[in-house]
Amino acid sequence: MSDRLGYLLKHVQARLTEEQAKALQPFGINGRDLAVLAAVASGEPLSQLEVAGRLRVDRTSIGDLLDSLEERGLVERRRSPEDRRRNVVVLTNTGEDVFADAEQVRLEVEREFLAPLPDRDRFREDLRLLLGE
Amino acid sequence: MSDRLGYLLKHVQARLTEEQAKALQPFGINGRDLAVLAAVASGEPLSQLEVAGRLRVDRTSIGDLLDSLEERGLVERRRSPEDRRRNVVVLTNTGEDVFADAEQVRLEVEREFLAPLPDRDRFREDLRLLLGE
DNA sequence: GCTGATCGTCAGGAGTGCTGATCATCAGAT
DNA sequence: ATCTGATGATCAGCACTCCTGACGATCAGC
Repeated sequence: MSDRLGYLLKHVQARLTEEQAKALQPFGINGRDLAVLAAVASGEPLSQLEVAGRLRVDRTSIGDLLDSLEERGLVERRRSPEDRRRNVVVLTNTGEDVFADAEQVRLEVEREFLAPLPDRDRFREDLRLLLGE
Repeated sequence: MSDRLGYLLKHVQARLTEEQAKALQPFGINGRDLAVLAAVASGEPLSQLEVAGRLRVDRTSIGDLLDSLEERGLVERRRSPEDRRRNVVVLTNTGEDVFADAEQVRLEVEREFLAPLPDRDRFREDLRLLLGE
């Protein structure tokens, strides 16, 4: 069974999700939330659609994700003055703090997760190659 | 963004699922169905719970999967004579044929999918290491 | 023959991802 | 100026997947 690519990828992904959720629990967020924070944190303020684009998630999904992050006071949505259709998303002060700390935890989780491999960077590079990015 | 392990794994897995679904469409099954067929096909007849165990899926999920495969005439469930609590799952003749053909398609899909990598076996082996199997 | 465990089924909830419709807003053409 | 088509965000709703808890049937051991 364990030579089927689908099986392997599915369960590896599931296990990582689980590890991340456990480790991020103190922050009240999960791995996906953290990815959203990271996208919002990087550089200039983005519209919701730009955030969705970076994460490769659906336009409606990002709305729900931001709802939940906004409820917890980690991000804020503001109408863009230049284009009043756009919601510019920024981190709150709390969001900045949570992001900085949680990101450290993520790095540690990934390190431990990849520990069984002889070459962790190579694995990551393989994944990038498969995505063509 | 593309250095986050969660992002990479999620989308690599999604892409494989998509490719498999496309390629298996002529057989009316998807990658998960095929994995069930493979588990059922391998060796002696298994109970539903044994099938679930091999695939690492929930006991209730395997029920639904088998329902759908049985409707399409690919598997049959029979009460085990030795233990009448158990449903022994076997392939029908049609199931055998579909499995044999679809399995070839799966191998070809995986080959193409992993084509961008310098060493495909190594990637698979990495995944196995991460699962500890 | 009882008791506790196991197998399969069912109802239902949670999470995720997407489609289509709608409203507000913008940009370009007239 | 105004009209038209496109865009950003939101909403309702559907589909898929996974899991929990309860249940009936059956088994094994006392």
